[in-house]
Amino acid sequence: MSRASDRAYSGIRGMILSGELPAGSQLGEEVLAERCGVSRTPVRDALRRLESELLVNRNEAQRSFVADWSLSDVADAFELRAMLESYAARRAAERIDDQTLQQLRAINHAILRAVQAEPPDVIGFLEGNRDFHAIILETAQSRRLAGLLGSLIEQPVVWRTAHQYGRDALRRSQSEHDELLAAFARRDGAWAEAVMAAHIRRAFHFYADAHQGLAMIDVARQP
Amino acid sequence: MSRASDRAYSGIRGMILSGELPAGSQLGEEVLAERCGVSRTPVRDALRRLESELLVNRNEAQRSFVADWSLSDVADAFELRAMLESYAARRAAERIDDQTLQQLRAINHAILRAVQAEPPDVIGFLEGNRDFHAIILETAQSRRLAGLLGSLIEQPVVWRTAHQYGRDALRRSQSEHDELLAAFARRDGAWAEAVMAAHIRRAFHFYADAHQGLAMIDVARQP
DNA sequence: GCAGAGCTTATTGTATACAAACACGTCAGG
DNA sequence: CCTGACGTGTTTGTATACAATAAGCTCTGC
Repeated sequence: MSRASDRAYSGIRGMILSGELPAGSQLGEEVLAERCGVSRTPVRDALRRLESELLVNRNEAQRSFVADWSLSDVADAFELRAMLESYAARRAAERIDDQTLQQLRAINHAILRAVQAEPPDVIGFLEGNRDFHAIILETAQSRRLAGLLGSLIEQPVVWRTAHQYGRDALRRSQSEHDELLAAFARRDGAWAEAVMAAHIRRAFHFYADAHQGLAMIDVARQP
Repeated sequence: MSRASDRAYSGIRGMILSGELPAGSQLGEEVLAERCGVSRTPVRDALRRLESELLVNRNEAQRSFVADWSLSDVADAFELRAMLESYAARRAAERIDDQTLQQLRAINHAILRAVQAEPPDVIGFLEGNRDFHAIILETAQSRRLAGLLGSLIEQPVVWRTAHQYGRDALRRSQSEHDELLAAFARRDGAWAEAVMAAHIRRAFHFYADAHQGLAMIDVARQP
């Protein structure tokens, strides 16, 4: 996309995902424009995009804020994601070709290496994970489905909490990918669907457990 | 929302839904601005919104066009809608209060009157139908779910094809709402979910049949 | 001391001018 | 006649100025 508009989008998005802009803080167009080195016009564009991805909320007076996610919001998103992404897995299993299957195997192998590193390479894990799911979504061949899921995958809180996951949790996730690959290899849509549903739901409980720990740390930090 | 931006949005949206702007036609910002009586800025805003609702496509050069929906696109949207809206029905059944239930009954009674009118009042049917589903979605109490479904419900082709439906088809739809109400009255989430899934899938086949007829008419009209 | 009206200021919405990118048509060369 | 490069015109992107609106504050009256 266009340069300035893109810089604004990825700039703001990065600030939100990294936590530099904390949840609930107001997003003034002027301030953001200055920080991104562009004018307000592309910033407004970016805010609209981020709003459609639910990373940004607007109040009745059209002022923008960083969305804050309650645990029930996150649970909601995971529930929907489980439903849609398991549907994607079913479609992918029915459409996948051998080359794509090999590609997924390679990615999951890379994830395994990240998990087994000392200490575990969480960034590498997350990136591999993202690619793995992205390829499945692409293989499902439904533009609409891709659009819907797009707004569900990026969850700042979840992303940041990932660093709390232990090696076992990461390993579990990786081995569930293996089972998914087995279902793909057999072109068994129902199997893939079931495995993916379990995979996402487990991921939610990983998050919920780790988040509880984080929340307690946050509380302890209060002055 | 703001006045000019809103006028542009509903103006363009209306032109698309009514077929005034046929599928595939280019949407020049300047032209639309003039037709809506606003400047390009709110038009750009509106186009972005419509793009996120998939009523508008943009090519690689950032030019906007009215989205054209193949039958398989529509099938795709219905499939996703069936999944999400039956989930909404389940949640609604588990959360609905007596007052809302009464409200839904009243709406469905109005739909019945529209169906029984001579000739059948298709506009009234569609409006009642929209309200009925909107209230269920609201009762489901999931902002995310509402957001996802928002982009699936408005399908220009489907809307326009509705006038091809016969009285039997409309009546069938209305009586399925009755069954949904029965499930709501019992707070039976699973029942509501199943009825809704069947309801949406039947609606798709109504559309597909009527559309086939329409498509043939269109072909016959070609010079 | 509290409530509310009115002013002040901050923030967003809109219009417009200009810059950049792209599509299309034209013309020259083979 | 075909091909490709170039220039022109159209379309979108960006910046900026100004208008409208909402929030916050003060000051007044009770």
